[in-house]
Amino acid sequence: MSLDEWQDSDPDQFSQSSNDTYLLGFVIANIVGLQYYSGTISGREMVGLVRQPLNPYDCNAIKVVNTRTLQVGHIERSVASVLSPLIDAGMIHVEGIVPNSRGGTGNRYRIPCQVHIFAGLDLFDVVKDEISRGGLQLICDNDVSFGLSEAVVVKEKMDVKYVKSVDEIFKLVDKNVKKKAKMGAMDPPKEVIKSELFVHQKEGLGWMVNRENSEDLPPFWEEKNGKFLNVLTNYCTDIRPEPLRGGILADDMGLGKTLTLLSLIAFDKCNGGVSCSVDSNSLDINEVDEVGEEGKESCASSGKKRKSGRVSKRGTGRGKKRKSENKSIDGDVKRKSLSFFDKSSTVLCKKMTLVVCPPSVFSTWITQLEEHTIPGKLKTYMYYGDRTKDIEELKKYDVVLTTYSTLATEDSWSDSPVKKIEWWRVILDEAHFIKNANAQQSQAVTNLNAKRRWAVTGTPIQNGSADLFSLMAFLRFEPFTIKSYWQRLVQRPLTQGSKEGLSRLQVLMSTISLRRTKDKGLIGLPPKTVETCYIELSGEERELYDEMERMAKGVVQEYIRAGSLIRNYSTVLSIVLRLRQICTNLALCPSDVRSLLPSNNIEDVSDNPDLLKKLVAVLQDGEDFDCPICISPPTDIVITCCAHIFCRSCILKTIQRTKPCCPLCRHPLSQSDLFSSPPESSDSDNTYNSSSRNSTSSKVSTLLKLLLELKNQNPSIKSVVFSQFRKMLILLEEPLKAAGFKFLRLDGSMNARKRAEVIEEFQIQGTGGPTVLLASLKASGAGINLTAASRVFLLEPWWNPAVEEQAMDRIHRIGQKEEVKIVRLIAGSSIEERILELQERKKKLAREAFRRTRKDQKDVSIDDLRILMSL
DNA sequence: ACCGCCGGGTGCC
DNA sequence: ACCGCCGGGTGCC
Repeated sequence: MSLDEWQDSDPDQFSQSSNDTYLLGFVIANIVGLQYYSGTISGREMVGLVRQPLNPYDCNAIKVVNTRTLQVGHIERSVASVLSPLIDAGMIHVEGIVPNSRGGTGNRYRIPCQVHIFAGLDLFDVVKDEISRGGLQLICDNDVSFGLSEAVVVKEKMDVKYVKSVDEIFKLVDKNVKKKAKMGAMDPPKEVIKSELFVHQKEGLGWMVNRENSEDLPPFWEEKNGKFLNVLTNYCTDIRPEPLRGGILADDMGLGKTLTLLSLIAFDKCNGGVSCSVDSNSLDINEVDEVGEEGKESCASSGKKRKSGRVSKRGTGRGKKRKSENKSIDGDVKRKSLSFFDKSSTVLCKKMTLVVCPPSVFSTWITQLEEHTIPGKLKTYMYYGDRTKDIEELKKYDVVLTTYSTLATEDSWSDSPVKKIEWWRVILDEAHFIKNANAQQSQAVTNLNAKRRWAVTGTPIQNGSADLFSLMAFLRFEPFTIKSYWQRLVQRPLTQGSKEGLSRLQVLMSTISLRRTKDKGLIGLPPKTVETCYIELSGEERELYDEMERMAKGVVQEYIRAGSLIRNYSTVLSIVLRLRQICTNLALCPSDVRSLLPSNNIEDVSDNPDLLKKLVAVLQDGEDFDCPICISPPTDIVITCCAHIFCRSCILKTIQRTKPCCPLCRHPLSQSDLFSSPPESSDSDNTYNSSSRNSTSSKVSTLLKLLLELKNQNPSIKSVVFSQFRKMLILLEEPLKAAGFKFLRLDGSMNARKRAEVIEEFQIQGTGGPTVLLASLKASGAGINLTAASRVFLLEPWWNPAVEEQAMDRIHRIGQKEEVKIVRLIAGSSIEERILELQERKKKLAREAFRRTRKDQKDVSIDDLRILMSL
């Protein structure tokens, strides 16, 4: 199958989470070199252990950092040399705890530290060996079997007892929303934003403005007698932690997040204060800079920041005094900002916002800008990695739009302007694109230099809490920017089902995120109905389908029996794909449908001219040639490297034996020694060509019937037809044209410009306007607005129900005036019906988001396939 | 003395 | 670092 089909069919199919790991024990190691670093440890405290493979003195170096991500020292060389190879091999991960800070034997230069070692159960023994071979003493439970059984118990607990739902995580949040947001509803500045906001958008705006300007301590910090304590790590400091200026905007899709964000940005354009009208262009850039500097124990980057002296009073020596000033920062800042009001004359630096989004959302930003802002007020630049753009030129703009992949590519450039600019604000749109799995993109956005950081996503914990780490890192939410802190304090408690994990996540999300759901009638959308229309396959379709399904079942069953399902996943998925294609339209399948069946791994003989010649010779010679195994005319001919010919299924069975060899000449055989006959040469087999030429199908005719009924009813009503197969959309054009429809097509092959054009044209009302939009879901990603339509036809059920939801949301969203009717076309008694079943299960799983460990995913996959194949 | 011993310089990775 | 380690200075009793 093509890559496109592949991605269309299920985006999340291959995401893998890491194996579960358990505490093996710990070793004692000194943290050395304390005298060289500013990071401190004040009591019993967790520390972060960070590998430094590029350390010039020792490639095994492990850096030790405290809760504030400040370096404390290093793990002593002798221990690091044993642990680092294991860490780098992915066999273990380590976490540090300093048990008693400097009581007892401690001194100014080194502190003993417990290094807790975690590994998969299967690696316990080998890791233990390596550690003792390295001369380290591992402290752990002596009884291995006890350790194991305990681990199992923990796992069961997680599976059964403490599974919590996404909604539960946000329960607390909801309460806070009512309290906080209601009280802080704000209007955007009229001189920039011309649209009226919905109430919930005003509240969202108020919340965001408040978060950007709040001086509150970040979650989990407490002030005690002028000192600041992190209650999770027990880190204590005199220096006030910086407030977290930003957070996660997690409103449901379709609540108008982009407009809310534009409103937030709009404030930067009018006056310095958010709600005040004093005319000073950008006063609080200084205010925040100073806090930022002083809030940090180190300010390594300050030297690099804006070379030009005009920018601020930075670098004038103030930084040196910071420690003594900490207590009064609050008051200090206020006084300072007042003084800046007075000298409102100096334009220091423009407040620039960088918006990072997937390419599909680009057009949303552009259209929303056009729709809601007064022309010319927010100057916007689309940045695709233009090396020739220098900083000064970019600074002419208020908003720079770019994509995740642009950033990831540029992360290696030292002179990338986006990296050099000190952004006033960075917004990650569709922030769930940032996952642990995509280290490069996560790293790139995390490295961005910005005062205010926002992650925007409708599905904040879609992939379980594991991916939240990437967001925490991006938000620079200390100490969670260090993975082991996150692991230890949130992720592991959560997966192991402790209440602490859940409550921490709740506290976290309630403070830094805002989520409203659409179902609460926030925006008074007209109702949406979903109905399912079952379609009976034609005789020919049914015949082929049943045959394919029978064969597919056999294959999958065999894989399951042999325990090789996961290994052959791609083969299985391509089979499943073919079945789905038959349900929609035979023409989607290659003419030689069945050659795809039993094994993808058999190479096409076309690439092997010698064997091809022999095969052709045999086929031409013997009219009555039989497969030597089943002694019948062969089906699905396969030729071996020793040039003997069999049925595909016969020879596959044969080579599954212990010592596979050719039944005729005893030549040893493996699957790579088999070659299938090329589609053209096996034309005896091509009974489906007739149907392939026919571009219509049972489903297509049903769709046409429904569209025509609709047209008779109301000729101006617009429909969107979604399919995951681009070819299907193209195949629909002919019959639609014949039936007199004016239609448009939107698919993944179009660039952003073209897509925007199509969407715009679709809006055209009146008799000449198009009434049908053929859309591939991939091209209709989040953000695209198709509210001109009020009917939706889903040609196939989507593997993942969230994707279907998203499709419907393109139509059922703000701006929709009509009742929305959605029709799903489902081929009866087919894999499609079972996909619906699967969707129900997935929805249930999504509600229990944190249940998804690797093991579960695997099981679900096998279960999925059992359901799909009704096995 | 191709040693032992002394005492100063020095100190993460 | 009230340590260990290194390397230079030194050398009977």
